[in-house]
Amino acid sequence: MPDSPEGPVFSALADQNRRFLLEALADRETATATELAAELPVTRQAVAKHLTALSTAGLVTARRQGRETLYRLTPGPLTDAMAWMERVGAEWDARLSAFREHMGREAR
Amino acid sequence: MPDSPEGPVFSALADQNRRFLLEALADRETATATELAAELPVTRQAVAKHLTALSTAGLVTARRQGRETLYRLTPGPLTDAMAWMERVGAEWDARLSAFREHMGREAR
DNA sequence: TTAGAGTGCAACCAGTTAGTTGCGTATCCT
DNA sequence: AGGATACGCAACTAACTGGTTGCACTCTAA
Repeated sequence: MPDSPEGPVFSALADQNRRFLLEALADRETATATELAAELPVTRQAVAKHLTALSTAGLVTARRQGRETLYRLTPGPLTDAMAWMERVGAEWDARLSAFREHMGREAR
Repeated sequence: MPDSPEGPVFSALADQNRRFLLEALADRETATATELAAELPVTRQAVAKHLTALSTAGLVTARRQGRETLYRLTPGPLTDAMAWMERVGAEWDARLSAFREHMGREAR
């Protein structure tokens, strides 16, 4: 039973500020920590920490260019996390439809 | 911009034990806290707390029957959370394909 | 060359969280 | 009735988390 890799992704998505950062990066191609911090009520360092967390989860990549570091979205892990949810939901659906069939009527 | 309701769902999914509980409930139709605790290296009370968290996130419903409480999966909120991820991923994809077109060649 | 902009690192703080133990209560079964 | 089973609540602990401030370093531009 390998520890599932989508844990960090869900942890990253659990924070509202981090979700905001992802949305901001989705529009913007690239952005720096100070740029993003201007749109949030927290300090630049807090944003930098969040970006590190997102990077650890694989949702973002950082590239240093001159004196600024550019962050870019990497939505790949989102797909993996969605796959997990879809799997659980599908198993439940299969089990549910079997139950409905067994009951012979709609259960909802 | 109302605070997004998928936050609690992602928080709930962030914990490996809670993900395990969801998977177990996906196979099993219903289960009790003590049943589920037998398959995890933590106490019954810890599992009960996790189930409360899942219930708060709307992923599980509890129904007391006699001396035991049965927990059942409610995968609805999963769909909402997936919708959020899909939206961010899609925005990024749109932005990326525009970028590729602007570059005139494959960017990956 | 020097001022300023942008970053990273470290220490620290307060609140949350995952886990435990202990205990009281309700229900089932003989 | 009375033991066993399943539960909920409360207190407590250790670790993690989101946030801050302070400071040193690097790059850019006048």
